[in-house]
Amino acid sequence: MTRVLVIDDEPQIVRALVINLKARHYEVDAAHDGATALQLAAARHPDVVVLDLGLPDMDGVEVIKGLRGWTRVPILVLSARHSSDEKVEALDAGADDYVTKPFGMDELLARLRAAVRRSEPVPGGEDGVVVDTAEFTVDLAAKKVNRGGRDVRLTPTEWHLLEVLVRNTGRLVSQKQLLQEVWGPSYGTETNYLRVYMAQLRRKLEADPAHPRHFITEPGMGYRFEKGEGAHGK
Amino acid sequence: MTRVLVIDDEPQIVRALVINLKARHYEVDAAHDGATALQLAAARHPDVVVLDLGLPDMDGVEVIKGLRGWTRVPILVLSARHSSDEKVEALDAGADDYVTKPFGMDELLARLRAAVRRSEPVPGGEDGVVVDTAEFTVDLAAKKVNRGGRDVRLTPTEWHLLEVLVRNTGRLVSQKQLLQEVWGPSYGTETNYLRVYMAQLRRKLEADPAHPRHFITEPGMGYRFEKGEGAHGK
DNA sequence: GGCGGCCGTCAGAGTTCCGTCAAGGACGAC
DNA sequence: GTCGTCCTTGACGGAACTCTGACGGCCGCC
Repeated sequence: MTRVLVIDDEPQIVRALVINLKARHYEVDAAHDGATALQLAAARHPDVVVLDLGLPDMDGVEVIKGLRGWTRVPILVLSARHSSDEKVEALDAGADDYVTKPFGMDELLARLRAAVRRSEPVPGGEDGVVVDTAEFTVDLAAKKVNRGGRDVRLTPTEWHLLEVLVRNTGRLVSQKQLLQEVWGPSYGTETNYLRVYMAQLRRKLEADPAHPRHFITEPGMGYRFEKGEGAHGK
Repeated sequence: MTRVLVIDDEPQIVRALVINLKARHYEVDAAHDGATALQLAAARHPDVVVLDLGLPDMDGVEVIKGLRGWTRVPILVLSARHSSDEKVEALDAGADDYVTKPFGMDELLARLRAAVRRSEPVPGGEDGVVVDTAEFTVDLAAKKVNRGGRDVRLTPTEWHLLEVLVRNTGRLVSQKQLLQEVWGPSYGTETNYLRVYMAQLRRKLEADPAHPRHFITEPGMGYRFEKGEGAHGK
């Protein structure tokens, strides 16, 4: 299901959007200020963001920049301002689309569909959402990990961490990036969290947690998920 | 250079767009009807398409579908129609954005930039980040070095140093520049650091560390990374 | 030939970083 | 209220990394 984050300080607009989106089977989160929005975005990882520029606590463009610091999620800007400069500024800050109020709900939904559609992976494309290793199998779509024919129970944080690592299979992921993607953009130095949760993952998934073969530590830099032995290319 | 395909049957609009785009260093192709447009798109593979819905030979939505049959190139629709239905139809057919005439050139260009931006691969992604030599392979994105099918483990400082050298392949990098980039701006004379870490890199990566072929010392000046013998271009 | 500058090598000391364990607190289910 | 799950936090031993000094080789210059 597609998850939408709605950010607006006007309750009636939020309500209208929420009703319309839910009727079309979107999952909706709502925030009424920028700080909450950034927090929610980090926690919920929406598939698309609808952002009103006129927020009480911070400039809308700052919200865009805050999001763009760590995610490429589509951002659809709402604004009462018709000025060309405003639009240019928001779009160049990283917004994907700009709709002026008052807006037609049909049009907004169509633009939302367009934004979601193009951020989807190419149909029938690339590597599947299932990653196999010698010891366990990760199904990113089903959010399931199977080991020895038995499903492994992971806590939300454990899963999140695993997901980020698996999506970057083979690549080094810096501790800062991991912290920001899993715990939110305001984190970055709490490496003890990583140590604890990496240990949990290893305990649950590695054959020999003391000598991990899949969750590799790169001291001073970060962690890396490796599928298996042979470095047979992709 | 970014290539734009402009499709419109009104000469003055085409001219205005072409002038503005070329002034901003876009490469521009233009078509006055749908058939030519589809042909040009196939031949030139533009990075973004600007499409007027009112064409003489075919419906604009058909053009969108024709393009979407084989490409995900961003399509920015221009139209004189303000009707919500028109917008929804075009967007759902596969358009990425919809701008109503008359439009502000600044806004159009900003939307164009946004469309191009999000279709770009993630910065620092894909090609250009893998450097091959006879003995080893450096993947700058994954922060990985492979030698003889086996991953080589590098410490953070070793990586940093290697990275600076590889990003300047073939060029001489002064000792001061290396020290400042790796150890920070307040360094510049501690050449002993360089000697130690350069030795580590050679030991880990060179076939014969005593006679380096890739990490070349330029006495009194700095160091240079070379890919290999044969000066076969990239 | 002696000397000094520059570089490569090596090994040890000091520091940072990581894995592990365990306890405390927040939160929701019952 | 009570329980269980999960997240956070602190402490500690050990591993990994960085820094440092010493030594020797090479080369050009006096």
